[in-house]
Amino acid sequence: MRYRPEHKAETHQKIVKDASRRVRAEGITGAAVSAVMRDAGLTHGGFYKHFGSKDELLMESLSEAFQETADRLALAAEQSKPETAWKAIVKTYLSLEYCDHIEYGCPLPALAPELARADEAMKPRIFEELKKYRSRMLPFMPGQRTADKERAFFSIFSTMIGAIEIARMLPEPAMREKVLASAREFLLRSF
Amino acid sequence: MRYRPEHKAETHQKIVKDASRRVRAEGITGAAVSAVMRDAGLTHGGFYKHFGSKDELLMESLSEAFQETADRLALAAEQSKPETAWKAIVKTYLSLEYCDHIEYGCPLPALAPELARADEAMKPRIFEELKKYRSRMLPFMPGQRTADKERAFFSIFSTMIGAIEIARMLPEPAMREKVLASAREFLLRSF
DNA sequence: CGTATAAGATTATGCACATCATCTTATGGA
DNA sequence: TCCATAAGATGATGTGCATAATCTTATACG
Repeated sequence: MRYRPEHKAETHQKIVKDASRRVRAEGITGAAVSAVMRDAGLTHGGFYKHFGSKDELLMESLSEAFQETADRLALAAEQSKPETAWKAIVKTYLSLEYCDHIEYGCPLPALAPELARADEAMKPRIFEELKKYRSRMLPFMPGQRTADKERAFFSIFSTMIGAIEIARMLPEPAMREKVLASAREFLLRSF
Repeated sequence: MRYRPEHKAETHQKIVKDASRRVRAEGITGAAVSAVMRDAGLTHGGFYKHFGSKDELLMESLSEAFQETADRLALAAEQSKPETAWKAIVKTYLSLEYCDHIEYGCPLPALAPELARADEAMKPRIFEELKKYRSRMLPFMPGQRTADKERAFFSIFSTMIGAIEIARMLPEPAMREKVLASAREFLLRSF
C-alpha cells in the first residue's frame, strides 16, 4: 500500500463524476475513454485499473447522475409543504437554468434514446437505476395510493423529459423558456 | 445520360428512406455510411456521388422521417371529427405498436438529445424541420387561437415524446403499455 | 533514507469509420 | 453492334476509438 488507502477510491470517484458530466453533455458515444480520463487529469492508460470496461464506467456514471438529480429534486421537494412538493420538483426540473446545464441535469432527457438502444446486457442494469430513481421521487408525487403516485410519476416525468428535450433543440433562450413555461403551466394545472 | 434519367433520383431516395429507418433505429452515430449503403443494396464507395457529406444525408433522412410521421398522424387526425383530431393523434402516437417500431416512428423520441447536441451548422436546419413538423400538426391541436394551439402542441408532444422514451427503456411490453396508457389517459383528460 | 509496490503514463494493436481517388461496368443512343 | 458516360465498386488513407501490455514514478513504510 504505497499511496494512501483512500487515494484510489478518490481518483475512481473523480473519474466517475467527470464522466457523468461528460456523458450527459456529449452522449454515450461522445464520452470517449481518453476524454473522460483527460477530464480527470489523467491519461487513458490507467483506465482499466479502475474499470473493467467502458460499460462499467457508463453504469457508474449513470448511477451518479441519477443520484445527483434525485438529491437535487428531493431537496427542492422537502423545502415545500408535502402537498406542493411535486410542484417544487416541476419548477426546478423545468427551469431554464436546469435546461441549459445539461451536464448537471437529469440523465433521462440527455440519454434516454441512447439508453433504450443499449446492449442487451446493460438493459436490466439501466432498468434498475430507473426504478431507484422512481422510488426516490414517488413520495413527492401527487395522489393518494401508490398506484396513483406511480401514474403521476410517469405522466409528470414524461412531460418534463419531452419538454426539456424540445427546448434544448431551440436556438433562443426565449423560445426555450416558452416551451418550458407551457409544460410547467400544463402540469401545474393538471393534478 | 446512360441510365434512365430517374434512375439516380430513385437510388437517392432509396438511400434516404433506408437511412431514415436506420438513423431512427440506431441513432446518428449508429448509422454508418457503409451500413446505410449496404441497406440500399450498394457499397460505400458510391455514397459521395449522392451526398456531399454524411450530414447532408442526415438532414435528408430527418426530413423524410418527419414527413412520414406527420403524414401518418395527419391521416389519423383527418379520419376523426375536427374536435377530436388531436385525440386521434395521441392514440396513434402512444400506441404500443408505434412505440415498438422505432424505425418507423417519430424522429423526436428517437433522436432529440442527439439533435440537441448537433453541430452548430446543423442546428438551424434541424430547427427548420421542427417548425415544419409543428406547422403540420398545429391545425389538429386543441384550442381556439394559434397561441393556444402552439402551447397545446408543445405540451402534448412533450408528454408523448417523454412517454415513448421511458417506455422504450422498459423490458416488458406490459410495462411499456402501462406507461403509454398513463400518458394517454393523462393527455385525454387534460384538454 | 531507501525500497517495494501500486497508480498512472507510454506505447502498441486492431477495428470501425468518413472521405476520396480510381477502376469497372451497365446501358441509351449512334 | 459498339461506344461514351455516368453509376456504382474497389481499394486506400487517415483518424479516433477501446483495449491491453509494459514501463515509470510517487510514496507509505521498514
